[in-house]
Amino acid sequence: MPKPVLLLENFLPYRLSVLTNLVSTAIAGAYRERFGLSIPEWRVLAVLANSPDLSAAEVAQRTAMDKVAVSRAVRALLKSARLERRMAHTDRRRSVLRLTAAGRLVHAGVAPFALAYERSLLRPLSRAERVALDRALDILLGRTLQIGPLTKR
Amino acid sequence: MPKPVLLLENFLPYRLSVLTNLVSTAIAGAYRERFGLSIPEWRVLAVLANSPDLSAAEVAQRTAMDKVAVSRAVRALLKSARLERRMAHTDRRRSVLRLTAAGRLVHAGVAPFALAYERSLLRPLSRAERVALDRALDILLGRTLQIGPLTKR
DNA sequence: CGCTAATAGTTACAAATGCAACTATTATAC
DNA sequence: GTATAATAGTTGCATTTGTAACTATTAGCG
Repeated sequence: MPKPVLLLENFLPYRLSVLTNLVSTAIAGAYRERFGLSIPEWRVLAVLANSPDLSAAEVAQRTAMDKVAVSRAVRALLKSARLERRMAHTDRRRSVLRLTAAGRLVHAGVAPFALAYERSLLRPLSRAERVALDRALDILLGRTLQIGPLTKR
Repeated sequence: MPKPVLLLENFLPYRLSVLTNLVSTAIAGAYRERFGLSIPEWRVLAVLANSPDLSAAEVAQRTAMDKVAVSRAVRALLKSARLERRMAHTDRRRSVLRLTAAGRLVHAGVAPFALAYERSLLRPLSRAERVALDRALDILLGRTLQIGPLTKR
């Protein structure tokens, strides 16, 4: 039984981090340069494109962002007139967010681009490999939520 | 032929980002709390434990960090006396980094912990699924390097 | 040699991120 | 109904991170 040795390049958290950084910086540069969008803004836009009239808290839940990040992204999107905000008449704390025509236009521009990047990324993987990857990511996602923060234990 | 629709929760870059964030914050909390180490410091430590006497630039290459991040991590590790630095006599620009006894001790403490976390993370995956994941990550890593930054194109 | 370019590493500053405290509003309990 | 607690969202501040400029040293080339 081989004693497990820690080599950084084989360490899953490290590999995930490197891959994610590469992917994120590539995408972030393209979004910013071509559409003037940060990644948090893009996430908010993407969710509201499919599900209009969410509150900020609901957006946070669906994007895995915290409420502060959503608040800042929303402010930026309001400023650039890609988003409009009303207040819920039944509960004046809760906001109701919705894309403007300009926002839908930007989304219509970004979405194909994002999908093309994803396709390009996945090109060297076979169909079976993609399915396996998807499945592994699903499981790992669930597992991290199950394990939770390691602090305070 | 179905028109491809963009759903954030199926979008690979998004899923990678969420997973990596969860894993990284869990680990970072534990490292900081138990060993007083940041993730960049931990990476430097991990590389130098297996390969002593690297220069900062070589550490940067092997950890996928940029040289500024390495510089800062090295400074912190020097301050906590977990690292010692000499200058190469043949080239007085290049540093020669090596763990101190204290540094090796910390590494000996963190490494099993890191491996245990990884094992715990991977527990719900079968042997075959782990192999498939490894392989997919390898391919994606190579692919991102091939695609490169999307800016300036 | 002596000048220019390249490399190693640090520093300074700006932008992004995270966390805690705060305001405003609504829900709950008595 | 009033007091307390909970919720939605924002703001301020500290930490982290990234980028570019800078110093010091060595290499390349006439």
